[in-house]
Amino acid sequence: MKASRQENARTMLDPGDVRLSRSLFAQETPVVARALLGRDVVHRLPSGACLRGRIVETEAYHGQDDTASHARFGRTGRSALMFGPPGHAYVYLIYGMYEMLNVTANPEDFPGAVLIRALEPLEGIEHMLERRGSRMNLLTNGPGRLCRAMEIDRSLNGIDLVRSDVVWLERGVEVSDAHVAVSPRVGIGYADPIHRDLNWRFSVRGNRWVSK
DNA sequence: TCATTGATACACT
DNA sequence: GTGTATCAATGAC
Repeated sequence: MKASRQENARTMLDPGDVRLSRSLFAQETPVVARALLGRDVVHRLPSGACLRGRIVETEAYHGQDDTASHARFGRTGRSALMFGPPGHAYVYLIYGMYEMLNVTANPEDFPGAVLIRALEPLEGIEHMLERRGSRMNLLTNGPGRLCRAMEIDRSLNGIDLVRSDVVWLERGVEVSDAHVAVSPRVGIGYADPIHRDLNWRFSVRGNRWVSK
């Protein structure tokens, strides 16, 4: 709570206005993915220090029929969170090594999640560099990299981003349509062509932190 | 270019 | 229960 007050003072916004609300996440996944551009991911560490990154690239995984989505097998142990209430963190391991941060979307029982693919580091950058042992330009421009930099792992799976004092999302800045680029999603060659070709990847045009 | 790494889902006993 | 194919990626060459 103390950290929240500090954040509010820093951004000079009313407490109720800073965080993203449940209703934003309850929209259709591609709408949420677009709306999350320019928003800030904040992780308050046990030490009290905050890591902060601005979202510059997202992907939408929408519905059980989406053959690129973890929800394509229905409600399983892993994908259950995608069927749960919106605004929660879905963190999973891929390739045995890398954690991926997603935000659940859609009303309960309709599966959807937004994969956070790239962040622009804003706060706690020295801490991130120390942790990553990596060059600045490779800090957060990829879904696995940003999780390592932000210290986000599976222990945070299922956390309510609307209410948590550990990890949450803030309003950040508005990104106009003119600054949004859309393209097909990355790394889903196994999916049906119908879904492979959907323009469900959203990024901030020209931002240096976008992956690839 | 290619090795890494382990959870997941599914098809079998 | 056990076996195995697959994967929303990364970094060292």
